[in-house]
Amino acid sequence: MAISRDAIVTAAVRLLDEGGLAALSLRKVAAELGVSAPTLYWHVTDKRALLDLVAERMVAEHAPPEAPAPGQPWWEWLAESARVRYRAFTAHRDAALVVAGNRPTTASLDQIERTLAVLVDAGFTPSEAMDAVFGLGHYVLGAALEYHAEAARSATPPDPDVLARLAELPTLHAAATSRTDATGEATFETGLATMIRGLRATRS
Amino acid sequence: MAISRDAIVTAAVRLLDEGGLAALSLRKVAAELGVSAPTLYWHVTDKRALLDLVAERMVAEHAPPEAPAPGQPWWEWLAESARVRYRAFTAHRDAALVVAGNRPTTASLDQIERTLAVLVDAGFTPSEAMDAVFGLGHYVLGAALEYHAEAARSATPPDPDVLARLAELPTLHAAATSRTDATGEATFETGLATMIRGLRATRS
DNA sequence: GCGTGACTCTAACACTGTTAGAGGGGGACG
DNA sequence: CGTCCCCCTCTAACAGTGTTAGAGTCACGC
Repeated sequence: MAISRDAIVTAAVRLLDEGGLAALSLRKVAAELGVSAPTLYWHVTDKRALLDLVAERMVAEHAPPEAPAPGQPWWEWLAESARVRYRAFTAHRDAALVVAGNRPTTASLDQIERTLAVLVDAGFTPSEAMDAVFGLGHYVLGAALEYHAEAARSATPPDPDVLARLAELPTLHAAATSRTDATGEATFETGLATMIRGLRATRS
Repeated sequence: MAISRDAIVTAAVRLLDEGGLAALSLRKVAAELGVSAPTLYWHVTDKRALLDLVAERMVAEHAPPEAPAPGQPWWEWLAESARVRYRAFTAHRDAALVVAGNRPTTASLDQIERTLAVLVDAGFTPSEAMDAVFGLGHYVLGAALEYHAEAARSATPPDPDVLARLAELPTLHAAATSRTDATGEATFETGLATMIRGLRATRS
């Protein structure tokens, strides 16, 4: 019974969810499929190539709307599209890391093209639109990366030195206690809002 | 002749510059110091701990100004401080990756406190200031990460499929040809500018 | 019947982080 | 002067990693 490349990718994603990028080894992927490790090399050229496929799969799972809804302003559509990408980057463990090292695929190029077209339609020059896409992309990537890093950090107990220092710093302490309920998603949203606000301000 | 922890860190940084994070192995660090690998474990508990030290060193090499110059508006100071951090993240190969996985040190807490104090002084609430710091931090991190990823990508020839598709997409093609001279630093600057603009707009 | 290709296997290599445990070597103390 | 102890380094080894070489199996087309 032949093993498909898709099956390898889904096994890799499952392993990624369980133990993160560090726990994703070819031997484990192979074991999950009841196959020996070198067999994978017949279906996939490299581990790097496998990670590329994993990234592509994870991004494809969350597709943003192709164009603004009728009457929807460009900035709302842009924000929604950033939200979807953020979701794609946080849905699976270490997803941001995997996608970050990835080379662009034709599919991702198509998506960029669609975004650029919408922005140019809204009055951006192509170069300005590119800057907007890059800027927003960097923000989303950084936020997602920090999301995963925070998740990994909270697995180990915090350094007592750091805790002690935190109590000594007044502004930081005030901020920390006044936002104990702040989820990662909420701070992502406010950051996204200021980014969008900046883009709109640039546009006028 | 005893080997110091600092010497280990500088050797690690040098190795990082040469071959990136993937080429940073304890055995190579040890070899660089004329010592066997397990010896390092007497000075450093872990590879993770060594990376923490490396991150601390790299961040400490670029210290932002502690407070705005007299008469300097808060947003200019904030932008300059983001620039310095971006420089720290891009000065050494894969620096952003190393710092991202890092746990906060007391030194980094102090720096955050200073930034928060300046912003609160400018009229932000502590929570708003925190949001600003996080938002800007995510942007800088993402931009630096993409900087390194791009550097790694350009080492291997681009996929011909992707090149072909790029020529087919009109807006993307127009943007790419109109900004052949755009450096990574320039796109970082324009993204930073829109982020700062957004923060100023929020503030009024 | 027979080959040919798709697919999988075992064996092995060079490497990784990490632990166990055995010294060497110099300063402190009797 | 001897001796003890602690800082620092060593060798040997383990389990696991990505990856290659090469042999083998099985089904399908001629």
